[in-house]
Amino acid sequence: MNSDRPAGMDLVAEARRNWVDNDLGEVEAMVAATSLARSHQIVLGRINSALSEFSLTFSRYEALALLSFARNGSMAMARMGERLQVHPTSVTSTIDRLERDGLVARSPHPDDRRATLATLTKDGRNLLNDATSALEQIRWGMGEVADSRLGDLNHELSSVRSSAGDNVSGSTRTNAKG
Amino acid sequence: MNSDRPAGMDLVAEARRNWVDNDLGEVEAMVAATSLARSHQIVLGRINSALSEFSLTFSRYEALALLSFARNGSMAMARMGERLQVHPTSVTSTIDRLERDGLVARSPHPDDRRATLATLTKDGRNLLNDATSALEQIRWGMGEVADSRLGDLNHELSSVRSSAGDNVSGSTRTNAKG
DNA sequence: ACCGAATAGTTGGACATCCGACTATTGGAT
DNA sequence: ATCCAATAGTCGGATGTCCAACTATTCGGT
Repeated sequence: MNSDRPAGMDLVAEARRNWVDNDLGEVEAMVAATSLARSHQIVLGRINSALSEFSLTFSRYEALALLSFARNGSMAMARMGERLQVHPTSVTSTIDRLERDGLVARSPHPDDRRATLATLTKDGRNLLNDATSALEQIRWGMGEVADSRLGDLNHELSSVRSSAGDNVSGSTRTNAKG
Repeated sequence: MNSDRPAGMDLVAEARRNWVDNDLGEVEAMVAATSLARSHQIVLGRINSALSEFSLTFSRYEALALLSFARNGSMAMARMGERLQVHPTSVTSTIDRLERDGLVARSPHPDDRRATLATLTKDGRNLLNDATSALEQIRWGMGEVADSRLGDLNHELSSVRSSAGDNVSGSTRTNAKG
């Protein structure tokens, strides 16, 4: 709702100006955080717009995609939380809605009676495929930014992720620069 | 809750692998969107952790900061929504909580009886200053990423923002590269 | 002056996400 | 064999965000 379209002015530049004028520190970091948040808002907004046609959100899409890569299209919910990096209660909530819509089915884990398996249904897999095509068409919300540019972006973002302990493997960038 | 700490493996590299293995398109864009989302999650998580000590969230912090830069520390709510790029109902919700905590006060707009002014209270300004110091100390969640590196990151992010119509002015980068 | 369009703010509903707490089950240590 | 810590999933509560719809007010054109 707030993703695309004019901002009248550069919100990030405005933030920088305010910060500098008030003699506040860590300006570059503040600008980076602000710019990151705004970029995320833009991209996520575009993605969710494209997914609304399928009555999906990015969260639910991610869950479907994760299951689609698992053997038999099923996975224990706890593992999903680890992979998606979300709280267990978020997995419960997401699976609740996916199950309600017939895209995923719950079943008891055969070897661990504490665990629950979430399994992709045929409908779920079909919808996932259609949704994936839609996301490819909008280039995952990255607008007209060229692939070569995205390589640089990924490279810079990896420095943020690795600073948080994420095991960042080579970014397979197209054009080198560092 | 999901921000920092190990991911066991590189979630983004894992996504790339799955995509390539399944012959899906727009891999670079998918990776960029995934990496952007994860980076945002990390940085926002750190920021909110730092702000929890003040019973603040980043949303509320942003609202306080915005007001602090306005004349008299007050602004019409609709304008806040424009600046923060959020839906009017989000402003209502945010101001509700800030008012509940005595950090902001509502008052009728003197020239427009439709509008409501949100004004920073003395407590609000004091808390904002303390919270800002805390954010500076954690470098706004940017971890150990050097300022020079942040300049590059800002540059790449600006290409995403400008693709969405944001008026991106010169990023005042420290070290050039394009 | 009047009327319809636009604007400001709120309320209700849906989602996503976190945290704390709780139940059930598993597993390691004694 | 027993007991306590760890793990899996859920529920209730809080927050943030969006959308649709509604009321009140302002504004532009006739």
